[in-house]
Amino acid sequence: MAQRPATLLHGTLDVLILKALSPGKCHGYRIARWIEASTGDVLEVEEGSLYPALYRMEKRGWIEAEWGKSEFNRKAKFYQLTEDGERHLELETQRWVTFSSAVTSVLLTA
Amino acid sequence: MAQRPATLLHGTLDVLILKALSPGKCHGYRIARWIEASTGDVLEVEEGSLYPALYRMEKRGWIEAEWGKSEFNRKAKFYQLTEDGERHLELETQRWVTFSSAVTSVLLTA
DNA sequence: GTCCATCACATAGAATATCTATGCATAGAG
DNA sequence: CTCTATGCATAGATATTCTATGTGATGGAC
Repeated sequence: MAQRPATLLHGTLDVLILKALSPGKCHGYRIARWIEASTGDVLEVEEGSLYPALYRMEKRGWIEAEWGKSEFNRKAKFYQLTEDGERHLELETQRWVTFSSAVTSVLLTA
Repeated sequence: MAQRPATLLHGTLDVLILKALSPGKCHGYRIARWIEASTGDVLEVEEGSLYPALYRMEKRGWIEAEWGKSEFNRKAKFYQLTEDGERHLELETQRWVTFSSAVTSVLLTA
């Protein structure tokens, strides 16, 4: 059996996308690669998870889209955070820290 | 708006149940209260999440059940870890640490 | 000039986990 | 006798993610 790059996003995809967008505009494909790279391939972002997540988030008003050209000269949809999105990023980051440290603490206590 | 006790289990319920059982036998209702208490009510375990999870895990051979009497003299189903369950607890704990620290690291990097 | 890998978006369908809501039953307190 | 806390159970809805597939363009290899 090959070593799977460990996907398992359970519920963190949205906040990771928001974080990927916090430095500025970025297109979908690149967001996915960024998440994978910046987690050292601990996470893998499937396209079937990515694009539905982007639509969801645009619908909720956290991000906005516009078409443009990628760094490889291809058509690409660039997303950026809205003000609501920035607030949501902060909120969800805080929630994650609270949640994950609670779980970690329970699991690592003898 | 009231402060919700923040449920959001995303995928950690199984490993938390296994951890709850690692000191020894325990019944469902008490497992849920233990998880809530030991996370300082950061997590809330709904019964509609708990019992299906217990069946799932029993079916997978991680835990075993037997009926008994609770500390309040009520009929209760006591669960305990199987050997597979113990192994799974270790594995999933490791996975959680890898996963959560990757996400935390990404989210908290400026 | 043709071929192929990579880039990039898109969506249908299935699987899974969780939540909401409800039901039932019993022990013990008052 | 009634009320609360304890305890198990399940139906149904919702949400997220995964698997699988399709489309097309670009740039480099040959």
